[in-house]
Amino acid sequence: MEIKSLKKINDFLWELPPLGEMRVPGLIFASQKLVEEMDEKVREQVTNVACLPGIVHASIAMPDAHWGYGFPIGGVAAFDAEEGGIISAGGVGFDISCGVRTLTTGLTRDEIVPSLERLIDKIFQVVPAGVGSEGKIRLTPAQIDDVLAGGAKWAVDKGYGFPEDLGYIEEGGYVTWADPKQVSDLAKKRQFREVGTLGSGNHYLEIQHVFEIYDAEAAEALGIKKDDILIAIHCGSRALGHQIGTDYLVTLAQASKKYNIPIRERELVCAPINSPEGKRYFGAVGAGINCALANRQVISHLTREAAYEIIPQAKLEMLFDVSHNTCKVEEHVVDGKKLRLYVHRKGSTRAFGPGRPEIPSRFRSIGQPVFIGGTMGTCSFILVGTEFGTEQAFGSACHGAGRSMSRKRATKTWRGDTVIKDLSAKGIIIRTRSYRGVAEEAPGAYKDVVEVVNAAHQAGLAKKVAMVKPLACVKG
DNA sequence: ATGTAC
Repeated sequence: MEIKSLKKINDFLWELPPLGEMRVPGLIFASQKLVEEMDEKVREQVTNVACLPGIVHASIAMPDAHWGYGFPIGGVAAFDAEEGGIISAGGVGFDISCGVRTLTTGLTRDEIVPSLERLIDKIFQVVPAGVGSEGKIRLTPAQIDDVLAGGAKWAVDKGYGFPEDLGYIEEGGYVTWADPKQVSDLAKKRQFREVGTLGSGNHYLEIQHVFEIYDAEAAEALGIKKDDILIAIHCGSRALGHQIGTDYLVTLAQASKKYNIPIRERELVCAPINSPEGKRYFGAVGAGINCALANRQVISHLTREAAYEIIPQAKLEMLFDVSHNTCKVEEHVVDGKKLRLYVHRKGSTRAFGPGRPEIPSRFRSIGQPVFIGGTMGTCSFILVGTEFGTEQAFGSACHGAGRSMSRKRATKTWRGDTVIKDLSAKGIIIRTRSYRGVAEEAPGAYKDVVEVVNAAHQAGLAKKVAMVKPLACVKG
């Protein structure tokens, strides 16, 4: 991106002044280097989003922003229904409520190393992973509606996990406004056998060790210490979320015409929040969110069973579960006014600062935990949200390293088996059913997660608490 | 991301 097209606010904040049809400015939170490396398309998309009806404060891009479908991936935008605000599938993404859940294990690195290979093999055996992977759970149409209405609470009620898990999931494990009736039969049918499966692409289950602590007070509040073993689960709403996106792209294209909303890019189609189409899509998004939360809950249960079989003294407990492809209603203060807003976060994780009532009471004074997943070979980060981020970015932070190379080019550059060998030489075990998937997800196909996270930290969006490194990983 | 190009 041409740096001279931007107004520098400070070293980690760049503004696109509100010109032409833009209703609000664009704000890009990133270092100069990351901004320069960003595709021009990000500027274009941030601008397009800034032109949408009812947007408030700013059209925002995170340090890991890259070109996406309508909205940039790493984009945040909030809309006021009372001011004609819209809801857009391009602002949520296809993998609705894709996110990261992290479990503590009560084990240290030394305790797990002798059993590591057996543990990852067991997890690989019991957690279905890969394209089209199916779980043991078979659901009927009525039962899938229960999943879509109940989320992780449905899973706990069915015996997958414990009621106390729910307090450490956003929204207590399920959103109440989910409306399974707004999800097509096809979307439901595609999910009948996929509840509790990891999926493919950048989804993974990783055994990690805490490598470095940056903020001792926050780490203590989160209950993590150097050398602790954590398990991170990154997955979303599988085929169901994808099908909701596909279905509503058609609905919202028609709605954009019906309500005369000027669309600057075809993928930015949307409907007024208060229109029947907008309400239907929002209800479907809620169902997608609950589907993803149920998935991660079932996978956690399978992981617990595997871990207890291999290492009986392990104790897998919820640290937190945070989604990074959502649209949710939240209260925010904009220009001194309290507003109820529809916040779109696409490839952007919620990162509420201290004091927000949505944060579990145990963490409320330090801010919401945020998980930033790196790549197979690199590290991941645990952060907490800040007041500044809550005021300036609706309480949002980046979600990962962000791709720097297309999947196609990655498969031409690397071979899956050599990537696995290289990682093995670094002491990282990979289990997968797809060498091609591993090539697509080669560490070299991603931006430097350290730089992205440092930018988020220095921009003030979230505060670094710990860095974790992978020991073993099941790739979808 | 995705029954990896209905």
